[in-house]
Formats: sequence, C-alpha cells, structure tokens
Amino acid sequence: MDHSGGDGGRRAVTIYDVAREAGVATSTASRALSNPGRVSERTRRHVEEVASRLGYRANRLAQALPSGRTRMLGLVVPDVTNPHVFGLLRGAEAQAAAAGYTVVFADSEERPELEAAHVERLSSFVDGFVLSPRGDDAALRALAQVRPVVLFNRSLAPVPGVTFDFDDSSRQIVDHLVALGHSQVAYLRGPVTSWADGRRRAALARHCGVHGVTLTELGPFAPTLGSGPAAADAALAGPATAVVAFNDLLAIGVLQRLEARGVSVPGELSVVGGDDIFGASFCHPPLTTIAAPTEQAGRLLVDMLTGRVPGDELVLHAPLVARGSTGPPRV
Amino acid sequence: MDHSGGDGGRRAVTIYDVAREAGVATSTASRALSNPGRVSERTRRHVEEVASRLGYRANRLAQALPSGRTRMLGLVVPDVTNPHVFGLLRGAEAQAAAAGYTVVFADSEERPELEAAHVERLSSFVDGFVLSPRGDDAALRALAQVRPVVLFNRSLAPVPGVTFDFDDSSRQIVDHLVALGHSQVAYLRGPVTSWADGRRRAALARHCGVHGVTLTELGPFAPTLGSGPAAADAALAGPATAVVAFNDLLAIGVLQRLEARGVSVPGELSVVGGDDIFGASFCHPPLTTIAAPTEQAGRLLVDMLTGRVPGDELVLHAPLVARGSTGPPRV
DNA sequence: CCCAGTATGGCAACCGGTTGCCATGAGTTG
DNA sequence: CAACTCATGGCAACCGGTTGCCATACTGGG
Repeated sequence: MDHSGGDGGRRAVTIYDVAREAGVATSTASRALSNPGRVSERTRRHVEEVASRLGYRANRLAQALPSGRTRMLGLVVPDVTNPHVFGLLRGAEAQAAAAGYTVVFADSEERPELEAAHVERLSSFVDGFVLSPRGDDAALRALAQVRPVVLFNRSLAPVPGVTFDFDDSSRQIVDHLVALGHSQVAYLRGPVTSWADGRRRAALARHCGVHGVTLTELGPFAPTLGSGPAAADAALAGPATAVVAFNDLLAIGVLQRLEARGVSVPGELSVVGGDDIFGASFCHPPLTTIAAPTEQAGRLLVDMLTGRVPGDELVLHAPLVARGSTGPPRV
Repeated sequence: MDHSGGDGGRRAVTIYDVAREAGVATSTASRALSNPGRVSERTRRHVEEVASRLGYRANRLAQALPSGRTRMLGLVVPDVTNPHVFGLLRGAEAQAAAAGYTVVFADSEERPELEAAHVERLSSFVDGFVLSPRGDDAALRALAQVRPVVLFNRSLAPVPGVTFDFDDSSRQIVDHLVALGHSQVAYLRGPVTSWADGRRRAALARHCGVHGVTLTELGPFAPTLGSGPAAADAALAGPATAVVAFNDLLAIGVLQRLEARGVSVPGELSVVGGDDIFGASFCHPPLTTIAAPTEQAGRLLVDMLTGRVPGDELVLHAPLVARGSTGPPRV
C-alpha cells in the first residue's frame, strides 16, 4: 500500500512529523495550526515555522472524518456545456465562495443513473447538493434524507428548491404573439424527463385558450442544436405562423434550418426560445426568448443549502426578451 | 459534534451496525461488501441483505483514508462557462468514466490565487489534476510534486501536458488571408497571463514576416464578448483589412460591434477567431476560426493521468475552418 | 479414526487528523 | 510565604473504514 502524497515516492508529511520535529505533542501541533488561542503565541509560531519548513499540508480527508463536514458543495447538472446552466454555475460558485465553501461540479449527461452515481460517489465528500435533477421523485426524496439537497427547476415538496414562473412567462409569450397578430402557434417539446417541459406545455395551452389561439404540440425533441432541423421541418409542415421552442438550443437549431431552407424569420415564421442562453443575442436573427434569472437562482440555492435562507419553495419571475426572431405574420 | 449523515437527525448507519445486526465481525462485514471471495457465499449474501435493509452507505471519506485513493479526478479551468473548454470537459469526463474515475470540476475565474485555493482544497480528495492553468510556473511545478498533474494548453517540462500546434494554425491563418489578398493584419491580444497568447503572437509575427504582411498588435483585451467593442474600434482606427482575435469570444464581440457600427464583414474587415466555440458557427456572419480538438485533448490528458498513456508533451494539430467572416478586402 | 490442509472469521492495528479531560507549572492574591 | 487560578500542553479515545495475521472449524485423505 502506498501512503505517499501521490508521487509514488516519499511519504507525505503528517502532523506527527511536525509535532516530533517541533518537540511538542500532536495535540499541541494540531491546536497550534487550527485552533489558535488554545496554545501560547510562542509555541504557535514555532509549530507554524516547522510546518512550513517541512512543507506540511493537512490531509483533508482525515481532517473531515471526525466532523463529517468538508465545506464543499456538490453541484450536479445534466450538461455543464449547456449555456442554460451557466448562470446557475456562476451564481452558486460566487455565493458559495462568499460563505467559505468550495463548489465541485459534476455532469450527469442527462442520464438519471449517472446522476445517481455521481451523487453516490460525492455524497461523503460534500456537505450538500444543488441538483438540476433528472432522476425520479422517489430517488430524489431518498437522497434528500441522506444529505441536504436543493433543487433547481423542479418542485418536489418537501425538498426545497427554486423554479421559474412558467405560467407568467408563458403568458408573456402568448400576449406578445397575440399582439403581433398570430393565431396559430406550435410548441416544440423538450425531453419527456423534463419537469419544466410539462409545466411550459400546460401553461402555454392555458393562455392560448384564453386568447383563442390554436396551439399544436410537436415532438418531443432532444434539447440540442442538432434537433433543430427536424423540429423546423415539422413546424413548416403545419399551419403555425409562430413556434415556441422548449429551449434556446432547439430554437437556434430551428433558425439555422430555416435559414438553410430559405424561410424568412420572422416574416414567414416567428421563433421564440426558452432560456436566453449565451448565443441567443447574436444568432441570426437574434432570438426572442425568456430570460430566466439563473444566476440569482444559483445564489439562492446555495443560501438555502448553507442555511442563510430558510429552505423553501421559491418561484422566480422570468421576463420575456423580444428580439428579432418574432414579428407580425406575413398575411 | 454532529456525526450524522447530515440531516441533523439520526446518525448514519455504519459498517459496525451492519456487522452487529448480521452477527459477524466488522472485518467480515467489510470483506463481504468490498472484497468478495474472502468470505463464504452464504455469509456474503446475508451481510448484503442486512446492509441494504439498514440502508447502509459506506463513508467514502473513511474508506479512502487508508489508501489515499478516491478514484476522483479534479479538473480546474479558468472559466467553466467559456465554450472553449467544453470539449475539454466532455473529453475528460468521458475518458475518466471509462477508466472508472469520477471527475469534479472547479472554476478558477481566471484568478491564479483562486486556482491555487481550489487545488489546495481538493488535493486530498482527488487522485490527480487536469489543469488549464493560470498560475505561474513555480507554483505549478510545486503542485506537481504533491499530486499528479497534467496541463491543458501550457508547456512546462517536466509536467506532462497537451498543447495545440500554434505555429501551424498561425501559418494556416496567414496563408488564408494572403490568398484572399490581405497585406495589413491586426492581432487582438488576449490576457497577459495566457501562455497561448504569447505563442500565437510569436507564430503570427513569423508567418506574416515570411509573406511580407504587416502585423499590428492591439490590446491586451479581456477574452470576453464585452471586450469586443473596444477591440473593434481599435482595429478600425488602423490600416488593417483583417483582424485575428485571441479567441472566438473576443472575435464575436468584435462582429457585434462592427454590425452596430455598420461596418460590413468581410467586405470592409475580415475577422478570424481562435478556438471554434459554441456559437462560432451561427453568429453573423459565421466566424472563420481555428478548430482546436479540445475533446481529444481532454481524453488524452485523462489517459496520461490514469497512466494509460505515458506522461509526455503532446502537440495536437488544429485546422482552420473558413466561414463567412473572411473574404477579399474591398479595394 | 486421526491428522493435515484449507476455508472462514475475528482481533487489533492503522490511516491522519481532532478534542475532552486531566496534570502541571507559572502567576496572582491574601 | 502559602494557597488558589488559570494558561498551557499531553494522553488517549474517536471518526469509519481496511487488512495482516492468527485461531478455529470443517473438510478430505491416508
């Protein structure tokens, strides 16, 4: 067995080495380094000097073992490279740093079983989880028993979380399209495992109903650029003059396909996205979408986890951002 | 002190509980669960049954303490939300999973001291690091003594790493611009802490020299969309008919500014990026850039770390992707 | 039927820290 | 000058696992 620091060579310096070299008991060395005030200034300085001379670095594994606390937080998302979660990453990181925590990210690649595996692997190493979950309700509830958990974009009492006001953002979209004169709208569905997709569909249907707008559902589609062509073609085959996509990735994929097919946007078809990702403002034409305050969500989630805000169910307002991809239908 | 699993309530189930409940010694319980073959089939089954009935989950902190190995890898990047590192994240994750490792990501926000802090915090919890480094050489060499380290986009013998062939990609850019008829080129510099920036400048200067092209250096600029306007304005103030940006983020920011100022691209100014990020293909006009094989780099780096490839200095070829943002200069 | 060999299980040490409790000695006060 | 505080430092247990070594029981063979 190799107990070295990892370079396969000499063994790492332990607090015992420091204590021996400094001529004090290990408890004194420990207190000198991590519990100052309990030890005389002279001794403390001496121990610190010896520790740094020997290049001592505490083994955080051993340090965390008695208390079980590591001051690390786990953040598991379905896809780190999806711009939609950028705000979450940044917000969580910033707030965690402020509270003296370190965030580690893991990517579940949209797969519930990988999410479970990551959580399992990390659960001993972190004090709590921020999850943008893909797993089913039962698994999440079970996990919440073992470790503090907060959820992004999923409501699952009694587990605390932050969601966006889908009802209101759907209302804004429908109002916007109605104001432009649309009466035939298609919704391009996201993954069936997405809780948010179900919410958006329901809310859109309700508000379309209120305004007498006909809503068609297409899909489900994978929420990626690559699904854009199929989604665009499906939309063009129907009567819709405007499409609302599950998310911006899908919407941008649709825009690319429409450009390739020579369909003018918004003249022949208006396109609405879902989350105002990086790229939504500079694609062609710039995408009308919903600007979810994901960074704020990240901050709040970490606050809940670190106990600075009571764990609860928060719903954040997400405003519509109208850009060039929506306009009046060409009659 | 609270030794519970984290919910503040009852204490977590330990292997001692399992052993007692199953009526065997702790060593037997341990072996039954993690070293099968050393224990009779009947006993193993019994212990497993008891463990799952009690909801036992091994404390990985304690498990890792004796061996010092966690089968986790740390990946520290300057900015998780910079699309440039997406390939790195994906490639590393995929290859690590294949080798039975879990990857945790951390974000240094382009700050050397935060990078150091993350590494320090994580070093006991991971078996090695993949770094896209911002710290200085001495710090990195010191770190490499403590833990296995491999570097992305930085050459620093004897620490193994993967870099891209800047010389060749600069040659491709210059050849391309010369073929289009340009003779006045500006380089928009990246951060001074970036090793890659220095390499690109030197290589561009050399190849411009070969073709008798005049190269102007502007900046340094932060490698973000937000620096685009300043960079674009600086470029327009000079004689250049083509600009090469440090990276795509900066290049896309430039494109946005040029569009806002009504400057036609590539008619009045050609623009070249640096890393073919997400968005480079659908910005307006689509960006000519260098497609660095970052995913392959991520795979190789993890292979080096897990010892499946000899630790060494690898240089990967990065091809030019010509898109709409470059064309002949308007005479 | 006895003995050797082997499969199984248990004791205890160890990983590297932290901390409760007690002993000691210096400083303070009556 | 003696008694009492209080600051300081040390012993040892503990966190929750793993593992080397030994004891035991059971097996099969002579």
